[in-house]
Amino acid sequence: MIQDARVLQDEYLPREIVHRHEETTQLATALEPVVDGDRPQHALLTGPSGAGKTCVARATLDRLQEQVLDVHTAHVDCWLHPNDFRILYKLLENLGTTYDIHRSTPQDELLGRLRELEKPYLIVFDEADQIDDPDLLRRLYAIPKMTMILVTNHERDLFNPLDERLQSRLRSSDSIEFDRYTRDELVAILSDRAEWGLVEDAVTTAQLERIAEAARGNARDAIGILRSAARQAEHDNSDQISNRDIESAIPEARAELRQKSLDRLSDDQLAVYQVLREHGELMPKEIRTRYSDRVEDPKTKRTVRKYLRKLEQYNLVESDGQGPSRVYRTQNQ
DNA sequence: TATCCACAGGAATACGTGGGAT
DNA sequence: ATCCCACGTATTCCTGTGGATA
Repeated sequence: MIQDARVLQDEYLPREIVHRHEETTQLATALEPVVDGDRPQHALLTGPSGAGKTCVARATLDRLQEQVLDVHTAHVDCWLHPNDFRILYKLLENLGTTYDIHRSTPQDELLGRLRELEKPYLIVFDEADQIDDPDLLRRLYAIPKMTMILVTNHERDLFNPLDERLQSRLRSSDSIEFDRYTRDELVAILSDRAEWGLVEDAVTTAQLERIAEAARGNARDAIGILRSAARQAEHDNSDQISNRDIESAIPEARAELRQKSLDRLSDDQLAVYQVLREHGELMPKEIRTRYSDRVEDPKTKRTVRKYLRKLEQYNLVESDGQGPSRVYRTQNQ
């Protein structure tokens, strides 16, 4: 069934990104000056998740690096590295100059090293809205050799805390908007993956359409569903994916995503989530009391609020209403 | 319409931790 | 071994908000 599992992984980067030609060209044009040793434009990639932003960014940098030898590139996932030190460390790690860096190294020293760069440094900040302190962006912006490619699905969250000048400068940088994939586009993506990753005729076009439908414009979800269905078929020793495989893969792929988020939570955060999961819709006060009953040594109200905010960011819970009438519930899809 | 209450989230502060330096 | 520093996390304090109530 599965011929090349890599093709079905999230990180897999196809040689050609289907239906993102325009966006790719636009980003490439913004970065192009680096080929002639000039300073490229910063870029801002916005759009819903699974719309191909990260893919386009990575592919463009890869291609650029093939053309120009004298350039550094880096990809920072701000979910994993939300604070200043981790980001700076990651950036220097890429340059191979972290041998003498430790936690007590002052940040100015780290920034100083970046300032001394001789070659251009192109950096993709994935999920840039997750950065704790947006001031870091301002400081990085001031470094001559660095070019930032900011990838985010919530432009507003990213810009709110930034000061005016940086806002306008970033806005005037190349801004590329991504839309959700249409159903047909998703089918095209899926059929490529199926062709490279699976045995011949493992899946029908109608089945791919069903997957595309369920994924609602999100390519990552779509590929996840296909992967899950293929695994099931392989487990059954079948060389064809059945409709049942697909129907069960749809919730399975979502559960898999949710589990990934849950794995990152602390015990207390998980307890808050479970309270909501068991009781459906709750007001903040009820959440807190039920949570307090559940754990040995409950955190304060303020901390629980922070947890709820975090759970919302992970798309595990959602909230409705303002002020005193606010309610929270778990998100089921 | 004025008052009240619960909530949200910013800022300052406290605490525990782990690694470097002495 | 001890001190120190920066970091992550939690707590305390506080202000601004909006819906509910009189």
